[in-house]
Amino acid sequence: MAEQNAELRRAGLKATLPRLRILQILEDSNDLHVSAEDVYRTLLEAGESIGLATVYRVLTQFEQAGLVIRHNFDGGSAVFELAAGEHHDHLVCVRCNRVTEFVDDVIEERQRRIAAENGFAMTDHSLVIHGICSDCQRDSD
Amino acid sequence: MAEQNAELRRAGLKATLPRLRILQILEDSNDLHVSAEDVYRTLLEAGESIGLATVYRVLTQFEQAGLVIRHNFDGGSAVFELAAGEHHDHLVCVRCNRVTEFVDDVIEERQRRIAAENGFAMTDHSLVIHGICSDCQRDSD
DNA sequence: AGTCTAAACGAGAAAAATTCACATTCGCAA
DNA sequence: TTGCGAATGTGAATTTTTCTCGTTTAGACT
Repeated sequence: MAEQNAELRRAGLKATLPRLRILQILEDSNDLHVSAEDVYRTLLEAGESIGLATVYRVLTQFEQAGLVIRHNFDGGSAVFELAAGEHHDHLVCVRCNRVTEFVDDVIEERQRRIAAENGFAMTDHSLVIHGICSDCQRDSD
Repeated sequence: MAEQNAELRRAGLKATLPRLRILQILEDSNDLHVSAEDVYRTLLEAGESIGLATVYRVLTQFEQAGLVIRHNFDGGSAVFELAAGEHHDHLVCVRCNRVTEFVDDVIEERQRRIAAENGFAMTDHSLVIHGICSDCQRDSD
């Protein structure tokens, strides 16, 4: 509520109704990864009449403000998650698309070193491990 | 030429003209990462009249046959590269989109371990480090 | 509280990337 | 060389995302 209002202001964004609603949805979807369509559908179901274009606009603004992270896991639609908490990477199940998060300091360190060795000023990185999750392995017996 | 013919046959694909041409283009673009549009444009410039849909179809078949790898670096269009040679990961410049490849055995090993710890049967992984390459850093002075 | 203005919004059109449907053509084995 | 099923080309359709532009709104200043 009031905190979200402040959170937006801190990010340099006017606290408009669409932005507050979308931020709320992202918080409610904590550690799920939602697409613009998902957010839009949730808004519709809640009876809000917020345009899809606004959802895209707001998600992009949130990304630029560092509030959310955008992923392109499979080349389909982009998915978003709150940037809260520390950086992490992802395991994605190729069967059910379930996403699991992990952190590995050794990999983080190697990445920094590799970027440096290649003269890159690293701004970001994304590591996605694709595989079949334990549930789906069991199902396919 | 004849080798490509055999290469397709080995992959279980009929050696049709479009497939031969596209395979050739991929070989010519060695260690560049080309999009379907790039391939299509190259074909047009060479005077071949091959449909864009065919390019997409063929690239997808090549991917399924393990001949090429598809990447979704930035959420824009997908890019493809020949699967020849060993696995590697990528550094992508966020300014000029130049792609540099690297291999790091420590990271590879950690990934295998992480997948195992999470009960995932790893099928694949992709690590992309985004940053500003040395050329672009120099340019922005 | 009332007013103003730039910023933000909604709707629908447009763009970009990719896939689909189907009539035609081609590779290749007999 | 002929025939059949697989592959292709065209153009339309889908999907995802962005753009345009007339209207509305948040927040600063009365």
